[in-house]
Amino acid sequence: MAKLQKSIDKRNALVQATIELVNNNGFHATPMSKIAKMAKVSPATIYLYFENKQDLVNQTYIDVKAEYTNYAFENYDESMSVEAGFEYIWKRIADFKLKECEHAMFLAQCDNTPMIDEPSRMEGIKHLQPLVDLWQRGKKEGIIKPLSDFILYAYAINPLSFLMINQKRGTFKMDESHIEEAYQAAWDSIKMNA
Amino acid sequence: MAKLQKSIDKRNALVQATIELVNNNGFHATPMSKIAKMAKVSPATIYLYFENKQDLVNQTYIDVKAEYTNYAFENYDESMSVEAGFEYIWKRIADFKLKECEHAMFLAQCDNTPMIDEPSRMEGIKHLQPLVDLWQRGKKEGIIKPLSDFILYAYAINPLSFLMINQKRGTFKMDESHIEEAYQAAWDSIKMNA
DNA sequence: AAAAAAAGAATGAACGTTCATTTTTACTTA
DNA sequence: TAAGTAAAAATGAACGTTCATTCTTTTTTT
Repeated sequence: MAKLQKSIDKRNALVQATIELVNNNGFHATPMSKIAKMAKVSPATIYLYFENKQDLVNQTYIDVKAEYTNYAFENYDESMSVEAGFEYIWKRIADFKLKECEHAMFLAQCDNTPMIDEPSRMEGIKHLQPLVDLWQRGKKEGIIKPLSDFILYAYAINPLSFLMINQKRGTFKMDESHIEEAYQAAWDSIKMNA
Repeated sequence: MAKLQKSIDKRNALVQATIELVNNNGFHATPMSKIAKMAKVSPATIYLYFENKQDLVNQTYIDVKAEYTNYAFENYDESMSVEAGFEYIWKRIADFKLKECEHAMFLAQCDNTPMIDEPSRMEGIKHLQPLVDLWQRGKKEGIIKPLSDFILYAYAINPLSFLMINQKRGTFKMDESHIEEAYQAAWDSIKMNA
């Protein structure tokens, strides 16, 4: 067990170093040697945990995506009303993007780049199902517009990435009232008009 | 003039090759040699037009961003009503993202990445002023919510990038009615409620 | 014929990955 | 428990390759 524990620590350190370096320098400017140095590990050691650089970045992506969705749906209760459920999930996601903004930033970068391979992307998307189910119910009840899940995600969730990036970049400062405003915009964009 | 013409052609070919290769392989996997080959030029020739790789990608970004905003505001008339003006600009942007999706894809990739340096990013953002002015007017007239321009952009415009990327990736097919739905979601998110 | 533009080949640095070796761990036996 | 040992984990140095960039020469333009 001591051995296994140690291994997990190293793997985590490598994943964390990958996130930080890719965030700050981009994938193109983060060599394995730097990742190793930041994780306080020999370059050769990386290859005990990951097949190659592509595998390292794929696994990092999947890890962070899982962390993201776990956070989003923690304590979410499917018996909530559609509106309450949406507000709950939305605010959890907003919370994640602000508190774990390093990780959220990494995801945003991956999502617009051919950095991640298709299978890993598919793997990452799987855990959003509860949100899709909620929307499904909302459409049936006439509370949410009958739109494709992609459009709903584009308007209800994705704008948070843009805001988070600009906050991280320092071009925009997000405070409590901004979050409330953003939530209102998100809900207005997908809710059925009376 | 013949000389200058020839030069511009080569520069354009280099910019276009950069866009295609970065789109398909990512910045980290597009060597200068490939860019040169695709532009049918010697690698050394690139350095007659650009200082280095960073400069090439910066200038490509600025070029495409200018093309984007020129397209968005072509024939836009500031005397339109706020709602009509917004619809006009929004649909021009949607048009651009669908018709020039290679170029839009490139911008989306740049926008979430430390690939572009800060000065070039600032340069690229400048030409959005007419839209900001329109929003300003809309807020004054009580037609558009009194939100930060970042939030307005996040909800009114940015979702198109997400939809475009997924369309390009083949996970989502955008047709005429989807565009109309997306427009409605965009407008609902930023318009004042009666 | 001089100047400008372009080319291909060359260069040194940096990269991802592997190799040979050492260190640590886990287990056996006394 | 202590010594011995085999396996696993980790390492730093090395490898071959690829990259961005430059150098020298050739071609094109004026």
